[in-house]
Amino acid sequence: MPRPSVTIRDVAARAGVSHQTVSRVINQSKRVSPETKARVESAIDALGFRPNAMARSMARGRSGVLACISHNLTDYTFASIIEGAEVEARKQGYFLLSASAPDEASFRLLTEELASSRRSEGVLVISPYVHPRFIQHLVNYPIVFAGAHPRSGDTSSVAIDDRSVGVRATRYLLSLGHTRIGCITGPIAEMCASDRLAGFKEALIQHGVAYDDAVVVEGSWSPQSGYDAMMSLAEMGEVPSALFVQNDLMAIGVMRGARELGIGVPEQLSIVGIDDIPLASFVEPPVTTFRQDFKAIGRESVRLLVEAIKRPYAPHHQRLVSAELIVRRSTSAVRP
Amino acid sequence: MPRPSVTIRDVAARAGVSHQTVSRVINQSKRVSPETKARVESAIDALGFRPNAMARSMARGRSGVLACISHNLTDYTFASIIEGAEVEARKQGYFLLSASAPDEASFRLLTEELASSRRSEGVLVISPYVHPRFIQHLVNYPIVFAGAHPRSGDTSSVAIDDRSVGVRATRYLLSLGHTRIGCITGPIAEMCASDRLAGFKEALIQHGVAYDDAVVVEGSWSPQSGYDAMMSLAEMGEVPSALFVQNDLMAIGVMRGARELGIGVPEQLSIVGIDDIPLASFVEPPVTTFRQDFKAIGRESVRLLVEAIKRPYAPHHQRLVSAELIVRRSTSAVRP
DNA sequence: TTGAAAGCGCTAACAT
DNA sequence: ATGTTAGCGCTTTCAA
Repeated sequence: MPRPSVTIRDVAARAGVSHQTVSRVINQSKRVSPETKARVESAIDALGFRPNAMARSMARGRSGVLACISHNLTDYTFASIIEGAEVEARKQGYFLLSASAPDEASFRLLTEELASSRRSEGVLVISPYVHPRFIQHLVNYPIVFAGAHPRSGDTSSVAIDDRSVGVRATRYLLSLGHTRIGCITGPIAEMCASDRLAGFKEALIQHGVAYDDAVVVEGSWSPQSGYDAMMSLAEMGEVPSALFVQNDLMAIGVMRGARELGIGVPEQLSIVGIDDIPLASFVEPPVTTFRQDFKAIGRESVRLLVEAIKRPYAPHHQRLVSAELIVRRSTSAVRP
Repeated sequence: MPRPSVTIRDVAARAGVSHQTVSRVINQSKRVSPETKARVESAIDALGFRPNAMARSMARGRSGVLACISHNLTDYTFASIIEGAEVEARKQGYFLLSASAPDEASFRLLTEELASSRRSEGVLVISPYVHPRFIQHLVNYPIVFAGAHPRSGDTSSVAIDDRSVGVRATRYLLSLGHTRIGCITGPIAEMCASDRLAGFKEALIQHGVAYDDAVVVEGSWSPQSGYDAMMSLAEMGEVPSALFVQNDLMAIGVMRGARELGIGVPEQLSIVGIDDIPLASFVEPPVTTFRQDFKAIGRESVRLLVEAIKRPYAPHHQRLVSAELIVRRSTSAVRP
């Protein structure tokens, strides 16, 4: 039964000291004599006392909670970032409150609620849609973006260098001898999708290959959208010899489409993805991809957030985490 | 800048009422005259007042937070349950604090901390390892298990009917004419794995087919473990004509193994999985599986938890959520 | 080294 | 319908 909880006063009474001394003991203050401390501690054990976190937060003025807002939890990339964030948060003495906000309205509501109620001391935003107006109502509230860089505005963020990954993926395909290379992007409204596309263009042009709209299709990160993209390329008779697909889920969808169309991967179509999701090496063929270190992104974001909480006026940081090319069998050199 | 936050007393001063009246207004009390209410509300707007959640929790004696502990967030099944839980929690006026506890030690630490600090009003445990000793230290603390039923003890829980799914999966394979049927299980220490296996045996025996250890291999839910299981069956020369694989990830691993061994799926080996993960229909061949309604599990768990918080002495409930067979191309009838 | 007093911002009893 | 008085359980002055 939720019996009347034991407070520091109960402990104090039992130990024959003031409640203040108990407070000192549980806060590891040096200013307590060893004997008193021992006495208090045994009273704590005897009574099964545990400090009430809310009362503490109240008195201290800080909740010890960080919030994390993402579109959803089921996206592997988001979940991985959150997992990394969670571990780091605990290491820093915080709990992570996570909430999902599928759309802009709920995002605003959530941050608003979280911030103004002082329920959390700062918020980590894991959302590809990063528009300044999303946070303009959060003046002077510690906030860090993870997994994507804000389109503008001065905010801290941690993500991979999307443009550079776009460049590297494309160069890799070029190095295999491909010249007709297409791209399946994420929603172009999202920074990371447009950055990856920018890298794609950049690499092509640097290599003297013309960029062609016809082989660029916008998807929505889902396997189905990859499948659809493949089908639409085929319908338009524009199937290239290689595709830079902006995430592994879509890449797997593309491969399913190719299979149905009788297009051999990698014999007739090379595919490179991004993320290195756990199943990337189990599908047929295993997907060549860029591995993102999501845990590191989460970890680093929390570090920045805690830093921002401690030093509200410190400058913001944009951190880039690198990605690693993992070559598997979905790509091959062009045969003459 | 984190300016000294505005309190209900500031609002009261500005509106020319007592702070208590302000409290009444923000708590939607009826006992406030419309004019006063309007005055207070405009003061609230003018000052940008927002109630401090911690102070509220403190005074009310409840935090408005539910905790959710899982092994990890990156497992799609866990994440889906959490997502469902989160939505329902918010609908019920709670925030969800999620934390991961990869092992027993951290699990105990976490629940202990969460419960005794009264930081959360109850906890949702999403963990396959459900052993009574995990929670014996949580006397009279609201707790609900999601995704697995406790091995024993009187606790509330929500999960699919694992035994029954085991029976149905096996019967489906039997109905296709298979008689040599194997099973790749999850870690047998986990209730759901052993329940699914029990259902498997039951169906075989009911159908007059002998249960044979030789074609039962223990995995660990990962695709790699499915792959390994397939390989070990092959090594022992015990490849059956059908396999009941206890989750889709392992099923995909098994299919990769089969491919490398030159075993055709479903021509030579039919495979049925569980979960219906998003990629299940995109791999080759698409996986026949049992779809679990994870969102519903999460939703229902939170309902039970909130109920348990409201009525501490109410009896516990074990809820079963049903699963739906999705037939795809990884299974086929035996050819004579 | 210890204790007494004064809140943290709010809600809940009691008054009026 | 409104105000007054007490706390919630703890930390933080400030004395002693």
